[in-house]
Amino acid sequence: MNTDTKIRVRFAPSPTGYLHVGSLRSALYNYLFARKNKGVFILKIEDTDRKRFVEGAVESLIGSLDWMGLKRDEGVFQSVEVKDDSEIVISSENYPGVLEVGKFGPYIQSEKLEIYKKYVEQLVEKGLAYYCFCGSERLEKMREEQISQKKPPMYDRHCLNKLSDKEIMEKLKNNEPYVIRLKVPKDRLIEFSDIVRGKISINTNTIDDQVLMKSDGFPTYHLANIIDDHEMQITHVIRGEEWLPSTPKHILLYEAFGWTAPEFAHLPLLLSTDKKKLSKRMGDVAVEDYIKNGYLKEAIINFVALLGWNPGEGETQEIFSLEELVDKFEINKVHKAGAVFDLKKLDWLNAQYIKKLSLDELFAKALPFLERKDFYKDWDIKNKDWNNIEKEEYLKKILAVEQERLVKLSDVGEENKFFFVEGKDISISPDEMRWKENSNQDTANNLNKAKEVLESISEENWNLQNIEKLLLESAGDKRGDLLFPLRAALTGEKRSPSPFQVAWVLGKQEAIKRIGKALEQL
RNA sequence: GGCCCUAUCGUCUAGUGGUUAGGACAGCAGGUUUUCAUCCUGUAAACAGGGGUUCGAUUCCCCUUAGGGCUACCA
Repeated sequence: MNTDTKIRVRFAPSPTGYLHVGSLRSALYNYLFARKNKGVFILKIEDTDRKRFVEGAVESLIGSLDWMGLKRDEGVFQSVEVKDDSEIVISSENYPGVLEVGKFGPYIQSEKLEIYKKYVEQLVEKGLAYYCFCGSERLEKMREEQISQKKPPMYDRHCLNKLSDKEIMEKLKNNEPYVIRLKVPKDRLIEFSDIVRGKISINTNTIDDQVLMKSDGFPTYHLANIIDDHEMQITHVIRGEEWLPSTPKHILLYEAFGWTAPEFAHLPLLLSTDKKKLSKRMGDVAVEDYIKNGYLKEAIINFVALLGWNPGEGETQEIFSLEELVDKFEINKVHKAGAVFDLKKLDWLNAQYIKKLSLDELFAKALPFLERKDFYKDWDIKNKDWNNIEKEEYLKKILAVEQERLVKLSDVGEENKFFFVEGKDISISPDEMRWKENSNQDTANNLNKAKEVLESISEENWNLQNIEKLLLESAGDKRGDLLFPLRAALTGEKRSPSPFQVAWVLGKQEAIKRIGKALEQL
């Protein structure tokens, strides 16, 4: 690799669904590698499989990538700020609203069918690829026989060996459906050096005559991928380990075209808890689901970055911003072994990031989650006479209390629904208010005492510091006797934030009302 | 079945030809605290097995075992 060549990498998802967390990690490593080396990060779309195409997937993929903040320099965008006039921006033919930016486009494979055809025909002319007219029926039968004879299933080269040029011409003239296959040379050892795995070698005798062009005129991954990467001047191919066994095919293809192959780095797979390749069956794999479930992008990126990579050398830091990751990332420190995707650590990271948010940020992020909840909707309707500022103030107080307790944004309010109901709807038994061996009379006395303290605080002085200070003074060394029943009376719950915090959020009137209600139970 | 890849605590991982094999999450036990959570402290927990090479291997090599991936007109 020439060091003065600008590094160019790409993320190349296929639009068969939402962005998978494993794909996100591939995208992230490509991004980090590009940024670290002042290179170019490209997004291209591999939509050559019409059967698996999912409507809206291209847009969703772009959306998830944008949400994650993985900015591209080139390729496919949904909206773009044009930096200078020399930049080429075209609208996608096949996806309305999608833009393609850069001089190596199209960046969408379904838009370059003619290009692939042109290239693959060169290969046929050179005798390095050949037409095949075998139908799926024949191929299936052939494979069954091979398997029953314990032979590896491989194409038998029927159309290469048994068909004359004349017959081929005839079939083509009659518009018989065909595919084009790569003529894989026999008895050769393909060796290459993978950046994360080191030397890999595979004998070509184990490689099938790969289909390059399908009968519907679309290229297969193998063909399209090589042509794109060559045309886009990709220098490093960073992709999942599932591609490792087909890399020799790709090298053969580069060779057949007379092109220099890029460097390869195959990333270890992300595994589910049963150590299988992470799949839909094992819960959420779509980045979108994590967003929906209240994870922050910073936490997701941090977590995913550390699955299969670590800065090493005694580094004990666990929390990294995207900028820090760019700074520390080194592709050759990527692991070889697969990594199990364990939600517990993601939860911990997410909680750490939530704690670091400013109250305004937390409010902005948490509100959409709150608005989806029934208890919030009910509360919102009941308090429609509140103006927005009052509401925001109240909600921010709740969030200030909840911030250090939240694991996910979606948890907002869930443990503290008593903030969203009226005092009259809270019921609590004397037993639930009882502190240790106290009698009901003790509980009542203490509640009355707390009530007096709170009544003594003016509305202007109603703040957390005063409430806490005065209540603690009143409690003396018997804190539980006073505070436990108060907390229970205010919340109606066995567990909750401190009575100071709850009283502060509820406000003087509501707090006193709730104590009154609790006293009636005794 | 064939080919390829991989192997340090339950999980993510650091690390070295000689270390008390380190950290984080989760677990457990304490502490702070009115409950819960946070926070703090402590604790348990790993080099898959067998051969080599070597004065010495967790580290280098080989084999075994286990796991994974690929084996499509899917990517």
